[in-house]
Amino acid sequence: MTQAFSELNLAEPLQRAVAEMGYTALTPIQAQAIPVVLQGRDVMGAAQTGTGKTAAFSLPLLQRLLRHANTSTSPARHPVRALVLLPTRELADQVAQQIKLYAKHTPLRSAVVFGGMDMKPQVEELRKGVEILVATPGRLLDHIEAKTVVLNQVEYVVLDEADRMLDIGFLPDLQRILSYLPKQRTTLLFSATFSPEIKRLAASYLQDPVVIEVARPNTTASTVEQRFFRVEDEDKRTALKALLREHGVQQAFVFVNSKLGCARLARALERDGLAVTALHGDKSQDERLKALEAFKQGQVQLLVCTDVAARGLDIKDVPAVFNVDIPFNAEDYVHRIGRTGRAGASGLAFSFVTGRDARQVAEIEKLIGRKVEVEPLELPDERRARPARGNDGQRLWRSGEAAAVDPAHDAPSAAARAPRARPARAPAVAADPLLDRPYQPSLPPDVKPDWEAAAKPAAPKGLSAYIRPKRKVAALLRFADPPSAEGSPKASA
DNA sequence: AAAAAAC
Repeated sequence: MTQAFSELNLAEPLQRAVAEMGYTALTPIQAQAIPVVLQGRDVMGAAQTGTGKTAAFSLPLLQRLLRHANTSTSPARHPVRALVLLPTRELADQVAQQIKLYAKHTPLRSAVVFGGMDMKPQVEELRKGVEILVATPGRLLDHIEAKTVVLNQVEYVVLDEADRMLDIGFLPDLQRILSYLPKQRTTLLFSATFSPEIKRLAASYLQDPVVIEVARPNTTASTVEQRFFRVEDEDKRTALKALLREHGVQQAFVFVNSKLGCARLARALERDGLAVTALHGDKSQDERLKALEAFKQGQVQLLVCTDVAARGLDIKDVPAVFNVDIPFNAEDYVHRIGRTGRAGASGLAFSFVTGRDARQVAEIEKLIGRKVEVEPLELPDERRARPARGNDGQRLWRSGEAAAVDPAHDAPSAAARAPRARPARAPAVAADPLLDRPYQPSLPPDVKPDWEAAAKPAAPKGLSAYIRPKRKVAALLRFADPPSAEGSPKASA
């Protein structure tokens, strides 16, 4: 039985905002989490992607804050009382916008801070006083150190995409931030994926938490059709275009594993005449926000992206996700394909599997609890149309192919030898600093790569695999031996 | 193996 927002006894300004946004029925995670957050309990919440986790924590949070809301205009009367942390800038932006809408009719103020943007406007907004601060970790630490924000009155902390926030790359920053907060506080963790190790770690940050799991965690929406195709690297772009055509895909997220690969694929597709934009961490923040906006507005068909776009981004009606590269972590697979099939819609999730990907596919199978069948893919014969690539994207024709184009002549015809006019529809592509830079050999010319060392078996998986920079060690020690862990440490055994 | 997050 689905419950309605109107049954929640939310304050009138919140009810009104929700109604204006057109929400009526509660999703399962909302129905379960909202009452618990309203009680002020700590929560660890796991629910499938695209089921409204943001509303599940924001609405009850705002309701709690409203109990002592201050209508005075004095900044001192508006300390930061709730902190929402996210792993990417775009996600922080999105969640902040959503919270602003929910809080629209209340006196509560919110702000968002993330990197890649001017400090000044952020400082200005913080100075006026905000109850709810949405942030990415790095920039928040900047503000803390610049003393442009004070967090000693924080009552609520939300870690959205919590498993990512607790992973090794974020943990040191996260712990430093948490060290500035009052010990007495409510902590809320939400994600679609929680590995057992992260779950244990997460528990050490929570006090007597209520654990909410709607459906089995780590699962994908049943409305998303997942297929895996055997495709070798050199055929990936052809395969992508063929599948787009075959399934009449209007719009899609196209995920790759590296920033360079992202820039390259985007440019190649652009040269093929497709409406494409790229989103990755080496772009300026301005470019990142513009790329996302163009995709949202439907001005481009494809968003070629790295895992910066894997989590949380809520864009309505994107019918397909392509994993041109299989993600390194099975968790990221679940998040990536969660960009489609949102709010009960249907979606396609197509992944390209090369010979190297067997292990990753096995891990995905294990995580989603389903056998994966890798299908062969019939590729259109594009040999005649596929030019060899010159060093600056110039189209050159292999002599064999040129002959095939013009079989009446023994030698390539004058037309085949002449430089081809670029087809009218192929747009001039913008310069990309990631691609258009002087060639830099990765090793000095006199240094030979040490293949033997490179081929040595990987270090056994465990904490040691993660320990690199010294500054992370302190954080890792806590990771290894969380304060609330039961039982005695192994060392004493 | 990569990406993300601060200048």
